[in-house]
Amino acid sequence: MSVNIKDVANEAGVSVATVSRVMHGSHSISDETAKRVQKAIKHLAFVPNKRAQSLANQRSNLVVFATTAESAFVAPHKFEILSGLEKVFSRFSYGVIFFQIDKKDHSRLGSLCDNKLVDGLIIHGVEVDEKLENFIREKKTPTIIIGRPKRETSLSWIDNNNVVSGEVAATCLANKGHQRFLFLGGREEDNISESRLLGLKSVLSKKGLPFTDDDIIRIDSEPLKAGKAINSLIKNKKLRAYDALVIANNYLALGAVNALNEAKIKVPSSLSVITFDDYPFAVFTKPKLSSVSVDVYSLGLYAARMMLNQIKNPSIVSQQYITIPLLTERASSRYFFKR
Amino acid sequence: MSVNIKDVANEAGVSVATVSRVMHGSHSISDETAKRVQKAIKHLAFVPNKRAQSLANQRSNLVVFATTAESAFVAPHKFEILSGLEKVFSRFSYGVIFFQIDKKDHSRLGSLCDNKLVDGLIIHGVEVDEKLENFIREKKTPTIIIGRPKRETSLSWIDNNNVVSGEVAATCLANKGHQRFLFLGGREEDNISESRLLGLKSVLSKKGLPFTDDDIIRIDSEPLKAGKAINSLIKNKKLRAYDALVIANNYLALGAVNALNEAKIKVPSSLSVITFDDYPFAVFTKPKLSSVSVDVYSLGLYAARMMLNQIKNPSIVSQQYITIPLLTERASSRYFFKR
DNA sequence: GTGAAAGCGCTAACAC
DNA sequence: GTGTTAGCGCTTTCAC
Repeated sequence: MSVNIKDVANEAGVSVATVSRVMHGSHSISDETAKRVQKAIKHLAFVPNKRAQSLANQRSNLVVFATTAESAFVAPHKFEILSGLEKVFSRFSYGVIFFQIDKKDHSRLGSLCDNKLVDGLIIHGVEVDEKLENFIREKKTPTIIIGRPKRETSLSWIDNNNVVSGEVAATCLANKGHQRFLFLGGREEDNISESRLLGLKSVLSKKGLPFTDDDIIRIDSEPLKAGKAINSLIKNKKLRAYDALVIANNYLALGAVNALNEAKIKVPSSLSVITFDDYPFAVFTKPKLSSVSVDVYSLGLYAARMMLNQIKNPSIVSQQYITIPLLTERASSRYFFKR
Repeated sequence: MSVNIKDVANEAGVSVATVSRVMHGSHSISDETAKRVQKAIKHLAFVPNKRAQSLANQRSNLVVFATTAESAFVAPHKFEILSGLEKVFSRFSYGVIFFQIDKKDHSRLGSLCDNKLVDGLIIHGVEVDEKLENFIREKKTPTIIIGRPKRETSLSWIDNNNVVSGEVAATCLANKGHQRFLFLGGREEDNISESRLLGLKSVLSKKGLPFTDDDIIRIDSEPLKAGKAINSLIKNKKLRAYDALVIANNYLALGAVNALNEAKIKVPSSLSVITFDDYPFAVFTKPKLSSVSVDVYSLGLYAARMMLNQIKNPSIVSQQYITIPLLTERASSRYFFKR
């Protein structure tokens, strides 16, 4: 059996309460006893038992990051968030449990809250419907949603400001004289894609540039589908109407640019392309992809601090956008159109 | 305060011991009381408190996955492992804590083992030196290393058989008549790269094909460095000696193929290329990359089962390779050289 | 088949 | 400033 607080108390000739006090830096301890206890702790290599602390404290110093099960090859951003979370939480002696849930079925979340395992719940990638919201509120476990929920909610959430990102992308191309924009994005339930679209729309409308629902293509978020979509536009001779292509994410852009190359459509001289997220491969497409990147790692950092706050003060509700999007211009958007 | 075992006992008119027994399906309980207790549990929506269970049981049903801090964009495989781990552990009611450590400084691991927070330790990406090995053995916390350590060790480990992967890649090209192989890989401390090289060597030597240390290029594992390496080979007119290029991983291949394209060297007709890992972008290079892929997600699944075993029986030491590598032939290696 | 009670190792209220 | 002790909520031994 390993050494416990009682052993330390014996060794130092004090009570367990005193040891506990020293451990937590209480002021009402004489320097002399404190030193004696410290010495005993060091001598016996005593480390307080977290399990016992959890029970006595009524908190575990554990939070859970619950997200949908997707491959890291396809959705690296969620693991960037996780890394950001861990970075902060570890500094505050919190552990982060990684937990995969079903997109639809959040029942597994229940046990996490009910059994007092964790002090907080960080949810990502799950649709926040009324059921989930009620569920969360009922549990009263501090909870933060990463990614702004579609519906109005009084839950705490944090998100990158994808609308602003969309604006940045649109502005970049509009300022170069591009006039006819095409948007290639995910399905309507893809919040991120839709937000970026919103930003695009707002800029175009402000600048008086034409843009209707016909200029939007929504597909499943896979590179190959993007390629197909582009090909069919080419076949229908619809693509030639555009001089700017805004693509909702890097993977879609990969497929789209690939298709454009195969069809010998010159980027950017015939069509400028801009996208989002800046994956490492953005430098290896032909031409290199311009993109508006958002720092998801930082999103994790912020979310962690939010959670720490909420654990301290459970009544806090915080809803905020963070991060300044960063525009990285590469070859795919370098072209200037003259009016 | 939430409902506890005592409340259930009261409601059912039995003792807490009986409730506990029912919860764990003890046989020495009359059907009638069992039913009454079940009903009370359901009625009060009782869920046992994990913190208390941890303390009483002397185990937390928590394991930790400790790995080096790298971006998910660059090293998605480690998060695939994590996902695999979680998949299995969650089925057995274990939580997986994600924990980032320094490549060199494993001191943070200490607290994890000493404080009885976790039941097991899964380590990945850290060099297992004598210090770490002693440390682990001293802690007596069940531990598994993912990725075979360089030095001989009596610790449990599990790894993909990268030597076999290397053999598969080499065999593929050798069977097509390629004779002069060039290997582009990571630095010598990159175990994975070295193992794949080993496999390559063994096949070439068996087939009587020439291969010396001069045919090996070791660089930092970054796409841009790979491009530079290729460029300098071209400048020195050394590249033309080869008809086959084996590249230790997908990212290096990305940079290398990019450089080959820019230099107008035809792949595969002038030089066949094969690589490993099969990231999603492998389909979008020009030409598409042939690769030998290894299923890291499964590595996680197996590792989890190993750990579960080791928790049950701590004296087990298991060291094993898993996974059959899968060869995906794409355009970059389609060429046949005639003897 | 069931209950009483002694832990598990720590915290914190209360007493001195 | 320090000690005593009653929890925290569960498991498990031992008695009946």
